[in-house]
Amino acid sequence: MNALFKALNDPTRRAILERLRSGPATAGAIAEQFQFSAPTISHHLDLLRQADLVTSQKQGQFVVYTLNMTVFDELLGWLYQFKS
Amino acid sequence: MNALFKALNDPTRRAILERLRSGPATAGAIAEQFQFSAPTISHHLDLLRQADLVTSQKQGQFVVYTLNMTVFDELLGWLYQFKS
DNA sequence: TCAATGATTAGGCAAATGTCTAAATAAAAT
DNA sequence: ATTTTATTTAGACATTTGCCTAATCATTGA
Repeated sequence: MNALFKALNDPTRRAILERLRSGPATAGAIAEQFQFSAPTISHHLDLLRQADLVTSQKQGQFVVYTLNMTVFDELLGWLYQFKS
Repeated sequence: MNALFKALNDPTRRAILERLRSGPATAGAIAEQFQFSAPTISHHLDLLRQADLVTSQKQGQFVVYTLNMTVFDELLGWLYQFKS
């Protein structure tokens, strides 16, 4: 829960999630969309993975990141207690 | 959106929201539940108010905080784009 | 009017965060 | 074999965060 909110508390990381909504992408392809250095994006991806918001698979020299939507259920559950 | 995620990214602030689920409370009553100083809780309440997650009304020398659930709709909307 | 109570503001400090460059690792291409 | 490409790791640095105590503001009560 902590890692989840922490991961979501950054506009770049949220933008990465939105990018992955249209399908998996390599670290490099993701980094291209932003003005930050590759190491910075790599770090953001690491935090997203720690929160289980994304998964990564190594494919040759590339690393492909995929959105993991199942974690959102946890967040929805937390929000649900405030409804009504 | 930024203020919202920022406000939620702290266990104490999330606990305050859960506390307010059972009804409005004064700053002092809220602070009693935690081991932090009154100024610290006051600061947390300020961040929650900046995110519009709570509202405050002054009643005499007390300040009553009330949960504002309408903001959660914004969050649900953001989450919804990831569903399916 | 003066003291007490509830709450916030101000200022300081250590830890966490987000960024960078340089260096390391690993796979692919020459 | 060596070089190039993709990515991560390491380390540094400025900013932000979360906490504290002391001081201030505002309302109530003696």
